[in-house]
Amino acid sequence: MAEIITDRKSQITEKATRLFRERGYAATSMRDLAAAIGIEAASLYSHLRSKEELLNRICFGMAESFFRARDQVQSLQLAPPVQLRLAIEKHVEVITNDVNASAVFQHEWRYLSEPDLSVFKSMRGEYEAYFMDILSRGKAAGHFQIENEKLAVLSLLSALNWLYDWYRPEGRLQPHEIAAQLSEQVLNGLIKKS
Amino acid sequence: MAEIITDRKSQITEKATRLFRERGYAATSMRDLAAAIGIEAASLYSHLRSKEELLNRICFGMAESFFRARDQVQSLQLAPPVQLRLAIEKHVEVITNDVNASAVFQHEWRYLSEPDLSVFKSMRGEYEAYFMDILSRGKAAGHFQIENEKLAVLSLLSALNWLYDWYRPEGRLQPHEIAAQLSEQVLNGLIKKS
DNA sequence: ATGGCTAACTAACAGTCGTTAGCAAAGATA
DNA sequence: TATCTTTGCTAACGACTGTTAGTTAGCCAT
Repeated sequence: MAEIITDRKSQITEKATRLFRERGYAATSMRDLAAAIGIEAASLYSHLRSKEELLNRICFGMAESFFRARDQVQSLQLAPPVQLRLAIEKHVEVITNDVNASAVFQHEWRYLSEPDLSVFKSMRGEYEAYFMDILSRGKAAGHFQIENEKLAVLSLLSALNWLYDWYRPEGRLQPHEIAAQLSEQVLNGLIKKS
Repeated sequence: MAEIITDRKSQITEKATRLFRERGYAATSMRDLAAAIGIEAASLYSHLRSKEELLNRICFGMAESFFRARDQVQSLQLAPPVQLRLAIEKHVEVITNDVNASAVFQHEWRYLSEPDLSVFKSMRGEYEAYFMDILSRGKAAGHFQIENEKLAVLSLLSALNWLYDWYRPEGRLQPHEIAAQLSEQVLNGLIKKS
């Protein structure tokens, strides 16, 4: 089993992602991280400026992935129901593509400090607005029944975002199939029509 | 505005709940907590045995609330669709009743140490099984269309569990109304029928 | 061979962590 | 009045925190 050796910086980021996910950012020490790699804590600083730089890279890296997914979806000019299906599919793809980074993205962003924290929050808001826009246009066009759109968007995204905790790449279900069931559930609900 | 003075132990637990929610368990020090109350860190130990005891009380307190809600629902012997509506309503009620404790319950339980950690996880599994049972019976009776029940349960619960982050007691929507919209969304989906 | 770059090391800094020991004041009980 | 309990205090323990300084060994281009 040949180990794939990439550069140290990538190796550090990957191990940090795993540890931040497993123990949380605040509870992971630089010495923990160094030990997981097999070097001394001080040696990490040949490759990075601070612990927070790692968190930064992970959180904003995921944010960019989500934005890339959004841009792909928006470039296609689809009707709201089918656009929502695609948006869900792409969102699920991003999460399942790196479950550790997704977990850190979801839970540890609050340990960012200003000004990054504010930047992160506003990117998050922008991404929610993208889903909100799909729902609003769908409602206006008579496709969707939604009372409170904010509530709908946030519960919809939450129904997708736990996936990092459950998905296993070696598991039976492929991201595409997961996305299909979740879309079906979100769009048509649990109740069977007659 | 008269302050309601309860015993110190309750006051400490409440402040700890707020701080653990805002900063995370690992990033909240006993000195932070003591300062928020207006005493010295060492003085806390006249009222509790350890920091983890606080986390314990918060997490298992919430777990008991969820179980009480479940027991109320299960005592009523309802058909799956209406039982699910009630289960959602009660679940939302528990969350909105203490959003800080709910946040801690969702995010900080992993800092429990054994054997409590295992106990907590199994209680969580039991609660998921309660929802799973409703979906399974509903599917078997022909009320629900569900492909993968585990997927359905976890996304359903996730669609409810973010509420602690959004709900404001002083806000416009009452827990009951929130539960109603979420139930509608879960059961009938976003797509408008004909 | 020589100089410079890279990535590692050891040692240490100044601060924080949860927690304990020992003590003091106040209020309740006898 | 005397004693016990409660609840706070100061001081301190040993361990751990992120990070820096200074150094060294190996590699590459000259």
